[in-house]
Amino acid sequence: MEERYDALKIEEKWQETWAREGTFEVSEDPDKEKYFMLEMFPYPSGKIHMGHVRNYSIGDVVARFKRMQGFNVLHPMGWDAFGLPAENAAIQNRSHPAKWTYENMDYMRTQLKKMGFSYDWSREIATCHPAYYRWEQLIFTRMFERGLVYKKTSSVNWCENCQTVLANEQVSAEGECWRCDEKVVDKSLDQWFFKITDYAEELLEFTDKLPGWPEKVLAMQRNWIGKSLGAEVEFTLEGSDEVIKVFTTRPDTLYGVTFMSLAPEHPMVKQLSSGTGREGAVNDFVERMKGIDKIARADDTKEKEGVFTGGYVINPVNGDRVPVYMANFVLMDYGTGAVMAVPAHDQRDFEFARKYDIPVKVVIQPEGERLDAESMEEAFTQAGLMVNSGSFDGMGSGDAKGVITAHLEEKKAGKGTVNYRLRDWGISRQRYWGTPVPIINCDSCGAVPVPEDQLPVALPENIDFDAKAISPLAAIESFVNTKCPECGGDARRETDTMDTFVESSWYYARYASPRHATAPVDKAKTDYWLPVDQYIGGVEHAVMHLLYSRFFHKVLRDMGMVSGDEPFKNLLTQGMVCMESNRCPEHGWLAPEEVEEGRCADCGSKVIVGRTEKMSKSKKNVVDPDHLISKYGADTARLFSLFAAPPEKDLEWNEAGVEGAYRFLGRVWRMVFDRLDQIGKAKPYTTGELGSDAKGLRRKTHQTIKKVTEDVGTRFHLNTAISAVMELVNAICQFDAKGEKDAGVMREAVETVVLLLTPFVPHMTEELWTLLGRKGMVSDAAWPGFDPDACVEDELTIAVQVNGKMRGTLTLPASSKDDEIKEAALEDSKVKKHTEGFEIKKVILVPKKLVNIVVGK
RNA sequence: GCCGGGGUGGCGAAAUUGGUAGACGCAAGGGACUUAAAAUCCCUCGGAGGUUUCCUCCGUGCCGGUUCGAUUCCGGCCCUCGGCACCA
Repeated sequence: MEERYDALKIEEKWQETWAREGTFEVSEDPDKEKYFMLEMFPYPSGKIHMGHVRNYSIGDVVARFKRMQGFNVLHPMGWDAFGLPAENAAIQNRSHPAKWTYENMDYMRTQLKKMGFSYDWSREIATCHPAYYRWEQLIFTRMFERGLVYKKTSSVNWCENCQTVLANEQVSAEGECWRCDEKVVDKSLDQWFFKITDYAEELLEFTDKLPGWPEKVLAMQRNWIGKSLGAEVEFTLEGSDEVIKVFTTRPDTLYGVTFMSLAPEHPMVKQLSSGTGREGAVNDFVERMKGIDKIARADDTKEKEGVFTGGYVINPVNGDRVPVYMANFVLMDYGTGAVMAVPAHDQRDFEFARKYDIPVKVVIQPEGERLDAESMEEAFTQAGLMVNSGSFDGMGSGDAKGVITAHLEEKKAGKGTVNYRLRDWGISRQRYWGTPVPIINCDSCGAVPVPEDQLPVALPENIDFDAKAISPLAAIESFVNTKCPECGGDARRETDTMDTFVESSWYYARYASPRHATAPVDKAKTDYWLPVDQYIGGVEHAVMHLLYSRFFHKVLRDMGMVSGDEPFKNLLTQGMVCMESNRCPEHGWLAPEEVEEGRCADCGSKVIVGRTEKMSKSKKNVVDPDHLISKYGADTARLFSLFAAPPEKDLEWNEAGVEGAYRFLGRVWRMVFDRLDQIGKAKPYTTGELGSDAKGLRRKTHQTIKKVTEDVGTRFHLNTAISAVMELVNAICQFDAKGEKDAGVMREAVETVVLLLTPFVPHMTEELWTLLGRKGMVSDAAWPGFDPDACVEDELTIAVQVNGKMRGTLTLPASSKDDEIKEAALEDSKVKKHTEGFEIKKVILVPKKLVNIVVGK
């Protein structure tokens, strides 16, 4: 009896069975070790893409593997459902963002179910649901009470014509509004910020305590936090008590300061120039800098330029009169917006000084060399010996950093400080489709958080995107007008919504108790399930999402809602799914099906083949998972995306490779079918009664269990785990069972293949498991163990080298003693050819592996 | 400029602690089966050379070092991908 492998029929059947039986639904079980497997939840953009297929296939292998190993596995799924695309689609279709979002979620849920992922769908969450965001609003108000939320004036993109705030994505490269092409301008607005900088030090410190994270991601986060040690130094204004503070990492160069540079936005600029006759030039410069938009100013390796303000400050260590300039390269939002300039020892200051004829003063001399301020051509930025620095002369510049800082502290003219690049997190969005900021603005009480019993602040459903208002919510009077919770007087609701990164910063914790109705999380349940044991997602989230989540976890910890310091114990960042792109000179980018034999299917022009890069709709180098599933089935899609490359590397899409995966599944299917008769006759055996072939197959079976267990469980080498199973399948196909004992060995081998493949291709293995006459589901079966004795080879293959060069191999009984192996190697005819006429100086033996004979004259 | 990856056959890759480089798969070529095709099965497959059941030399980006032995460790360089950056 031969039956064809009908993937679609099998997959539908088992997906229904798993859903009916609630196979992957879990609850807390104190007797079982828990394992929380989480993949980054998707944005409901419309359809799943190959990146999702890959990400979720990797996660599903781990989840199913751990489940079979007996862990209580929490493997949830949900939707990062707020965001701008829904709003854009609604504007375009004259529809509602909720409609678009919920329809997309429905479609994508169906797609994910067709992939057979082992999710506990009873825990599904959607962040746009009031039952989710009400708790986010509660967390916001608690953060507000703790001083972790504040309001600050900050600029946004503003369209004068539409009278609305635009997201960066809604501003064209030319700086125009996406809807009306009006030139976009900066507008200052009061916006909400989370004080992530309060946690900068802890976030940095813990990058050294996350051994389960890739070094790459930790480095990016350290970089982002950007800690630098230095000193804050106060320079007093000449003829005034006022001071300008600067931040420097080089207090050792303080005696070499010959000017100061301020950011054009610095608040002291006006005061410095007034009455100096420089007001006009200063004003021109400030106005000109305002005109250059932020992107252009930061972008180019632009010429350093500046202008003298006319004012002077006094150097606190030596009383020098220091002229103050404005410079285009000084940033208002890093340090203090003011820089002490030491041209002799900073390249940028050096160029500036030469350009504007400002003196250069050497205060650090390299050892064995003499710098001359007049003739030097670039700044000397390394360590050396202090000169021209008063009592510090002769000291090493490294030591001087601390000593001068202490000296400043004594004189009350400065102190040692730490500076971070990390900025507070601006969360205000002047958009509709997001979590409303739960604040009521009252003229007499100020900003008042919405009391817990009035949450959620629900998004109003009637919305008019054409209304001219600072944000869509601001146009809805019934939403805006309310009473102050404190004084009961008339008040106005905050109309900003939160950045969607806020929702994704705590969703992992909500999965532990997704329907909890009295708090964001049920502490007992989060204590059981958290932290996430394995988190998987794209490396594009290395900084923002993963840093914000770490911040939130620490905040929730400090509020007593969760235990532990970090949310994600192990992190895997999977690579992108890439494909070649094709471009027709006439028709632009072509999808794979629009190309026929290197030519455009439409016009016959020769296509230009682009380099392989991330699949993207704009370049049409995409494969639709729906087509793949309907052509080959989900198991093939899963297998290929797991086999073609290791998880953390980019995967190059290759249709022939998909065919190969499909062929392998067909081969496994036939392997089982063709052997059902023989397997039915299998009898138990003892190892002693097996022939060498049977013993060999049994050995291969156990070696494969060992390899796959290690590859999946400890190394995430899913591609080599699959290739190990392929080897076992090849071995089974070559094995000729003679009699019932051999059939017993074969049965064990075949069942092992089915068990080991279950995390990868679960539908097919369920079907085969049933065919093999096993009761119950293979998804519920125990992961096979291996017998270490069965893995041991009877014969050793010893590599033989002469002077480190391979000269052949020896096959010897496993029981051979080291001396016997050495002797056999020396006797070997190929070896003799290379040792004759030489003196044998040394024989090196690596037990069970290799003999190296060292010879010389 | 700083930080972090990576560089191995025609291609995707493997080599877990310094010990037989190229497992597994794709592509390609040859063969079997078939009226034929598809499917399937079998064989070959890093390069060069030779006295061709086998042997020799070369080969993991480049140059050097350590070692009996280096894809693996060390030093220097090249290329490439990613992140950060007028960061004071």
